[in-house]
Parts: sequence; C-alpha cells; structure tokens
Amino acid sequence: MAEKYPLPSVTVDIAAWAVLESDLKILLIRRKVSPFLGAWALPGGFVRVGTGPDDQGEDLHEAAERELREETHLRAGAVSMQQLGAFGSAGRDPRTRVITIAHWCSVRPELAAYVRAGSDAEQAAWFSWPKIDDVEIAFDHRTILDHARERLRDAIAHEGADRDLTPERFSIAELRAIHEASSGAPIDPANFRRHFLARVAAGEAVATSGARVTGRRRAVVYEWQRAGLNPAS
Amino acid sequence: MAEKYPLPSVTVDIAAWAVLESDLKILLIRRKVSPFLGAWALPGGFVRVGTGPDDQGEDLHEAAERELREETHLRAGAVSMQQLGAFGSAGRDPRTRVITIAHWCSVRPELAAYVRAGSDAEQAAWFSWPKIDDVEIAFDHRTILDHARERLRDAIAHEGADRDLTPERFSIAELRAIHEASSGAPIDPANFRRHFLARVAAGEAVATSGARVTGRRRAVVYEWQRAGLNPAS
DNA sequence: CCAAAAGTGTTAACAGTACACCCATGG
DNA sequence: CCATGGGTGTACTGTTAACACTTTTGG
Repeated sequence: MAEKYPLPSVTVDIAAWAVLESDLKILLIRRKVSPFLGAWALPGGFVRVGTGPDDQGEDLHEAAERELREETHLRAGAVSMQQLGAFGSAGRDPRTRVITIAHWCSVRPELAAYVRAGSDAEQAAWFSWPKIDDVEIAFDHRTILDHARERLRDAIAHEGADRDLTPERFSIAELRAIHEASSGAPIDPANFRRHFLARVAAGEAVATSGARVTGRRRAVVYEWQRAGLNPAS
Repeated sequence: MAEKYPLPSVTVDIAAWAVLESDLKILLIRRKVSPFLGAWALPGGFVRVGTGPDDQGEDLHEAAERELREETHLRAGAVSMQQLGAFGSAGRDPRTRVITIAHWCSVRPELAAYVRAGSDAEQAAWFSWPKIDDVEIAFDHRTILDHARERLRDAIAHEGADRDLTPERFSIAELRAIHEASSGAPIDPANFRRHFLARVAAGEAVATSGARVTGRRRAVVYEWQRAGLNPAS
C-alpha cells in the first residue's frame, strides 16, 4: 500500500504522578525548543517508527517509558505505564499535524527525588496539582492533564492504583494521605483502616516486622504483596 | 520542524454496537482488499491529514464518524462516537507501521437495518457477539473488540450508555433486554423497574402518551429526555 | 500528664437482592 | 378463563458513613 497522502507525526506524552509530603504532584518539563519555548509541558516525544515491514519500531508503551526515562531519568520498571488515550485534534500543534498517545503512571516517593532534566528539557520538576493553574502549559497538555487527573482518581478509588504511589513500606496513615490527596477530601481514619484491613485479609498486603514511621504512636508498617492470591474486588 | 524520521500511518477503527431482537450485535465489514482479504474487520480507515499548518485535516472523532458512514452508511449524529484507545503495536499490520485510534458507538435498532456496505467493503453485517468466535477477524481487531466489549459493559452499567441502544420510544422490558444482553445475565424485572423509575424521577426519561409495544399487557412507553436536570449518579 | 495519632466498637442509613404476590389482557 | 408478562410489596443482606470511645507514646 503506497501512501500518497500526508502522514501525521505520532508522539507519546506522559502524565507522571506522585504524592510527596501528602501533596499530589505532577511531573512537568520546561521546554527548551520552539514552539512554547520556556513553557511547561508533559514529558514526551516521537514514537520510533521502523524502516519497513520487518522493522516497525517500538510499541507505544515502550515509547512512553523511553521518553520518560530520557527526559526525566525515571527508569522503566519503576513505574507502571498505562495508556490514557489519543489526543489528535487538528491544530493542537501549530507546526504540523501531531497525534499524541497520552499515557499516565505513578511514581513511588523514594524515586521521585531522582528526577532531573534530560536532553530535550531545560528543567524537570514536580508541581503541586492545585498550583499548576498558574503555570503556562504547552500545547493542549492542560486538557490531557485534566483527563489524567480524572483517570488517576478512578484508578485509586476503584482499581488499586494506590499501590504504585506508596513507599516500599508504609503505614495505614500514609496510605490514607495518598487517598486524601487524590480525592481532595478528608477520609475517616477508622473506616479507612477497616477497608484496608480487608485488603490485607485478601492477601493484597502484609504487615512487616518493622514499625513506627511518624506521628505519636507506633504504627504497624505494611508492604504490598507481589500478587494478591484472591482477586481484589 | 523537518521530520527526518519515517512516519506511521494513523487510522481509526470503529466498534459499533446494537441490540437487535434481544441480542448484542457488533458491526463488521468484509474486506475486499489485501491483506486479510475476505476476513471480517472493524469498519475504519485512514485519518485525513491536511497539507500544512493551516490545513491539518480532520479531528479523530470526525474521522471515525466519516469512516463509519462511508463504509456502512450509518450517518453521523445517529451515533455518539467515543474513543476507546490507541492500538499501535509494531507488526499489527504486516505492511507497515499503522497506529489505529479505536472508537466505539451504539446504534439505535431502527437505524441498524439501514446498514449496507460502502466503497471499501464487500459486505457489512451485524454479528451476534458470541458467534464472532467462529469468524476470521483481520489484524488485531479481535483484541480491540474485547476491549470494546468491556467498555460497553461498563458504560451501560455505570454511565447511562443504554440511552443510545434503545429505540426512540421503549418500554421498561425492552430496556431490560438491553441490559441483559450487555451483562449476559438475567435481571430481576421488579428491581430493574424500580431502578429505572428512579432515573425517571431524576428527569432522565419521561413517560409518553403512547402505550403497549409487545407482550400480553399494555406497557407504559418512555423516551429519553434531552438532558437530565439532575446529574445521573 | 497531656495532646495527638493509633486503633476499636457501635449504629443508622442505604442500596442491592430475592422472592411472593396482584393485575390486566390477548388468545 | 388462563397463561403471560406488567407491575407492587416487603423482608433480608451487606456495605458505607458517622461518630463516640479506648490505647499508646513523644514531648
């Protein structure tokens, strides 16, 4: 099939979330090329397309992991990349037709600190979610961000995505802080505790020998189990 | 930005659902070109990309509506097109790198009958969902179909997507048949009725003057309201 | 010893489910 | 007049939300 028609460029963009000091944060990079030079944008870049039928390049999620690594030094495997959806309105890039496949992932707090700008970025930084209203955002990344925010909320509330936002070992209070940052509302500690204990009973997490993290009283510390024996409902 | 790298082709594919005679159906077309000549596939085709910064072509959902219309004669506006996600594994098309943005929509039964093959298809036909296991499906469209099936189930159960599958006017029993086809399990008529009546009370639908459709006893006939005054929960 | 956070107990309210039952009507 | 599907009543269940309460421990 010979293409006589113009082809679009295809990129991946990544919304990487973390909860740091009880604050929901999004990872943005500062552009050092035109257009939107100096504006903040989602990390991302072009999908590598191969040279023919036998070399067709990389898969989309591979591209997303590679771009995140190249631009922010977050290594793949440290995050669980998921697709958010395609954003491809005509005119979203002033230069030419660019369709982006947006992804999202969560970053554990102990890795979040190692973020630093890569080749195509002048800076890389974590922004507190409410504060990004005051930041100049490139392209239609504000829209993508809003969708990603929705997706994160759902994934944490209903799909156990809180797993990827905790440190390796965490107390119930720390986990609750993540849920509160995600939902934006305070959560009853007693009810939250029972809810989490049910997940422990289902094999999703186990108490570790360690104890006490912060606060007044010693708290039991948990860690996630590789795979829940019983499927989480 | 001059691209020195090879670019992928971008297509849209559409999973169009309908419930006909209490059976969940998916719309497929029979390919009349290679590859997968003679196999069944989702309707779809290339996204039109413009010729420069000032003409960047059509939006993705426009492309999806256009392709569905061209290949099956379902006119846009008759369906509510939603994006499912991007499928872009290297090698999913044997010829060259093709990334497809999958969409899905629902088709009202009175329009489903007007489907006929368009230019790029030899046939267009509605397949009962369980039966497609026996059909040869082109590309990775089986995978897309499975995702679309999941999405439809969720959208009907939680997002009011049943709206788009009913005839203009419908009885509660007809609506229940749609839910049963979607979930694959029988639903208690009494409980379903109460659940729907709560939606009527919320302004989502209203009873019409007409009555009786099928069955023994006259049933009240409803129609959807343009926009619910109260948001549906 | 006291404030603050960990952890326990109890209850009301609600939604989902099951199922028994009455009503209207086409054949 | 009766089978069938439309439509009503109700009891039981499990989950959620609210909140009062006890325990532990760093300062």
